[in-house]
Amino acid sequence: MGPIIGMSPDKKAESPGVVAEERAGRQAPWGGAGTLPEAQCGASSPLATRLDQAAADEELTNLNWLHENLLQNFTLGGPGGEAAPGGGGSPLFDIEGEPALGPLASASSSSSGGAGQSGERDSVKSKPPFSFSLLIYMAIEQSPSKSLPVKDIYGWILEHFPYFSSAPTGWKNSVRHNLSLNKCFRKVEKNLGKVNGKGSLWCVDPEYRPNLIQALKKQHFPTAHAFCTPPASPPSASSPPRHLLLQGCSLKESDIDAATAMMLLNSAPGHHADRCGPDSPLDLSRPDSVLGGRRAHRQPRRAGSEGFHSDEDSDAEPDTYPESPEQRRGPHGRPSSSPPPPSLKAPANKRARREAKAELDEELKEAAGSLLHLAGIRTCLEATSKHAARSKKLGRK
DNA sequence: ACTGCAATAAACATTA
DNA sequence: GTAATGTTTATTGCAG
Repeated sequence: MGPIIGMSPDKKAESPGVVAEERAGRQAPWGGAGTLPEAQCGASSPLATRLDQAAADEELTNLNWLHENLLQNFTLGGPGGEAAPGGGGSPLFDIEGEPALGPLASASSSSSGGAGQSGERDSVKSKPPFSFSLLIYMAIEQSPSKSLPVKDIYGWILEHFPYFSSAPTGWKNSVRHNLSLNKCFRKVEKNLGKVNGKGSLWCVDPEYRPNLIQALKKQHFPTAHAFCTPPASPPSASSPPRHLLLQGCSLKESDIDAATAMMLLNSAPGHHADRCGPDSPLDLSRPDSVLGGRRAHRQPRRAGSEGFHSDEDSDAEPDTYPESPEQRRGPHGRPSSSPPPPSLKAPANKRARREAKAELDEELKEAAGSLLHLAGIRTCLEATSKHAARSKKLGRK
């Protein structure tokens, strides 16, 4: 993964509110006040109280937000379910189950004191810690039908990352660019998913979903890992907020894995059936439901540009697709090196089906295990947040 | 220094 | 004709 937040300095200048703040070391206060770690844990966590405001300002970094975002999602019990059609409804809920507009929205609309109001304002202007690919991925994944038109993707991003509302319109271009260029996203035939309007629906290519998940993990895990191993060196801008250590309930890799596990669950065949069922506009298992030609005749993209690469990735490059473009994007064009999601590959025989099922079971087991683990965390968070609320009440009296 | 990746800009084509 | 959408190319900066 390359730079995630990285924008060229000169380009950054075009992005309102980002440059000066980030350059000056004023870390993007993801979630700022009112966000999970601070608002819900900060008041109660001894660790958090140990953090002075300056440190908090400095350490309220992307991961902070990520942590919140993911946990909120999982608290919900799975993305998509509650989301209004078109990604309109926020799938993000705070840990208490209260609906929240999203990390930034909650930050900007929070009334729970915490950091200064200016900090909250800044948070709105801070660039999301996710690449466009991941933003798109999240938007799509959190849509009920697991497919969104570009417009709705814009909407989702705008809703959850108000930064973009004030950002130059170039980000939309970037979104489209990503959709178009990133192998992870597939265009769905319009008449299947969209009755009218311009443009197509976009969905996540199941083949690359693991890659995206992995990317999502990779993108924040390195810092998340630091939760467990506090840096020996003085806290830097990239060092994790220590207040994320939630009363002995620190975020560990397994926790982040739990986060991705949730997504994995959503990508499980059950979900596939759900999402591509009768009420779903798209059926990814049908090659003809996806417009796949576009990337095939596209020349080898710049080495892996825009794509998430796992080992299987290279195998999936166009070069390895001798078939027609349509077939290339179809589920059957999957590289043999990495077994496809069972739901997407028509089993050649019973054995293949069995193997696929076993693999799926394994995956589900892992996901379930991670979720169980997550449940413990959630309990911890709830306890923490309730304690915080109590403290707050008492403090007011 | 090199390479890969992501972000961004821009031009162009297509479509509603 | 216009705006939205989709595709493609080029450039830049950062990180490994």
